[in-house]
Amino acid sequence: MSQSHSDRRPATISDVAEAAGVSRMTVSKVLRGTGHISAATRNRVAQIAEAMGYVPSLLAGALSSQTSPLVGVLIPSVSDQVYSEVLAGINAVLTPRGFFSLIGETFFDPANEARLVRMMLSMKPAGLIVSGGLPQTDETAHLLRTCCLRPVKLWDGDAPGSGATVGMSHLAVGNAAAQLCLDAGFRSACYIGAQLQLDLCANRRKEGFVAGLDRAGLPCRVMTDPALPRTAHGGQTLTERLLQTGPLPEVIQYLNDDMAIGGLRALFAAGIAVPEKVSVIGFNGTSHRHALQTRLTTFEVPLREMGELAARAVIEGADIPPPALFVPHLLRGNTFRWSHNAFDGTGASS
Amino acid sequence: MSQSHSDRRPATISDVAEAAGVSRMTVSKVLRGTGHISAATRNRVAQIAEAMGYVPSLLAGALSSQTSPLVGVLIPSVSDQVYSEVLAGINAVLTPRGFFSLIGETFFDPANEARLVRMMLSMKPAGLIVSGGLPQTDETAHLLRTCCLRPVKLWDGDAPGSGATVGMSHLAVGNAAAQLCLDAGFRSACYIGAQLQLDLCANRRKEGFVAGLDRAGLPCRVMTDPALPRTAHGGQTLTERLLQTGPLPEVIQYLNDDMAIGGLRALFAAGIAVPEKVSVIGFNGTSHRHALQTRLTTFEVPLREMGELAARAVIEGADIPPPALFVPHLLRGNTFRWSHNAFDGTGASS
DNA sequence: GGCGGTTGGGTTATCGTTAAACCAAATTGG
DNA sequence: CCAATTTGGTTTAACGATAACCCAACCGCC
Repeated sequence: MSQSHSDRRPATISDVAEAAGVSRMTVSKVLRGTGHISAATRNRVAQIAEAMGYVPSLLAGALSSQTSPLVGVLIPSVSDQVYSEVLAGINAVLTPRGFFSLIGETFFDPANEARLVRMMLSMKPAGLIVSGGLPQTDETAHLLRTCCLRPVKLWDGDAPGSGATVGMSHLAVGNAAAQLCLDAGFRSACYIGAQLQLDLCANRRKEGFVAGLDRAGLPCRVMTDPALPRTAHGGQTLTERLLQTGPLPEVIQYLNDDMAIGGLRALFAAGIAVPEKVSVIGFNGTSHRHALQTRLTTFEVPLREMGELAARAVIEGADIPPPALFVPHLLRGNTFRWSHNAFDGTGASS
Repeated sequence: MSQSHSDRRPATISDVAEAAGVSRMTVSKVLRGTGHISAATRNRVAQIAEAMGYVPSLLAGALSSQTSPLVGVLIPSVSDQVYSEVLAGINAVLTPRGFFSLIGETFFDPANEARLVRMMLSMKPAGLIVSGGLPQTDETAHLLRTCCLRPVKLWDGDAPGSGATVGMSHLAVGNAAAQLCLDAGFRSACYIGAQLQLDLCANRRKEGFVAGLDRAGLPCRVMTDPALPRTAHGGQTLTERLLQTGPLPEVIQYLNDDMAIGGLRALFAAGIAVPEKVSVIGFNGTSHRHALQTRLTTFEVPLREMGELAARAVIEGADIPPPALFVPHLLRGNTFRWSHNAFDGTGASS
């Protein structure tokens, strides 16, 4: 005699089947709307399942049908506005289709990333979205190669590699920022950033910026620190350091908006007018959402759209619009909107 | 003859067992470090598993051992700085212990919440963290009651109910804000908020604010809109509406910092000096992180700590420090820090 | 030499579900 | 009136792991 359903343990499909006097398969078919089941049976089973508070175990279902509702998402941090915005876009696509995002925070640490990839693969996800831009462990690379998934690469569009990529060329962003400075007629410049050894994308923006200025014969001072945080505090500290150790440049390019905000604080504290005495450029566009008013020039990135596109790339496979090239788009005086999606063509040939 | 491992399909424990010439159980024991296995076998199996890129399926493992590495987390939105900060705290506790957070965004929609709870329960999570504050569907309540989990309630500390609760009394926050206004000697006040029918916590803060002022005989104008967004834009619109339809109060309390930022924009646009002509109070403290300087008074909430505490409540069960009462703590002129954790005693008696 | 205890594994059943094959009864078609 | 199909299900065998139990060999010790 099988043990009858007790409230101490969630109901299983067997409990429902027994209560309805049918086989487990019938219950399964009713709840998924497949197979040939009479309307009478269908209604009765559905009603009983509902009354028992039965919730099918996707764990067991996924194991049996070899399809998972999970999509692994690797991002640097959820509390960083930039990535949480991307994540919102991802969820907006995944959730309505019954998928779940499984989030891993790398904090720009390759070892951490390796551990998370292993953890995620152990959940046998249907797909993987990996924000590139940090140096990848051999172990990570090996796992990603042998896991029989085509991970969608996010954020880093410079080195497409294999599989779908949703991101932008950070080198081009750096070049665009340099061109902006040249067009404005600046005669001296400075770049301020932190932990560039971890964030390869930010580093590439810096390279593009410096190289772009260099090509026009404009020297660029570089103030970086491998240890300081990429936050307002780090930007403030480095800016103070800049003010103490050299002449004031005409423009300062920061790693991101957060650091630029810190830079503005330091400049205000030192009584230096922005943009009269020095212009300040950030990256991302997140600061504009919280600011009452800003003297910050920045590149706005379509974060949410990127997330949506990446999620669609995961669940729709290769059925994705053709590659689009970069479309920088000037917006409202001191703000750039950076509109871009990029897929390489390799997805369709697999 | 069993099919040998191909690279088109991830390796299973059987593939490893076959390659190592041992039984599946031996592989399982080696990889989990349990049972009595000789060092020689242990090394050989571990090495082969590593070389094959074998990643154990937690899906199968969870089903078999009836323990899940997943913890369901229901929050209004991941792109809202407030909740992504809480989420960061949750992950900080879960990830090092091998757990994953499964995130569901309710967007303050009860029907959405019901759907997400059902989806989450289908993954048979080890625990559930549910941010309260939105009206709960009968279906949601029924599912949460019959799922054999003790959901940890987050954010809403006014109605502890059963199980652990990590949050604060929003009524008390409202009262504290009112007391702040009374202490400052204001003679007129206004509350501005949106979608209070969905966010019960925000509504309770409003009630506390209005009631606190009322007890001292101070009337409070209430400007709300059920449809406007709870963002800077909504705050701006409602503030413009306020300026058009009545006299300027001495203080305006906003639903949150985002709306208050919008309010400040409207006030600046109208040429009204803050805080000389009108004082502005927000809630959450998030704006201070992005601002260069602010004229906004706000209550800072220990979001990250709340998340950590909630996560610990989930995975450690009842082994949690005893209930602590509210400790409002004045900080740096115009900022309050709101420090609190609360557990009711019912967790230990289950 | 028999007895208890440890070491190093292997066997079997099970977790909750689904894919695939199967089957009896009812319905059709010519 | 008999073969062919449809209807409404059931049975069996996975999916990939773990729990619980079993068992042979070896060891020491009276």
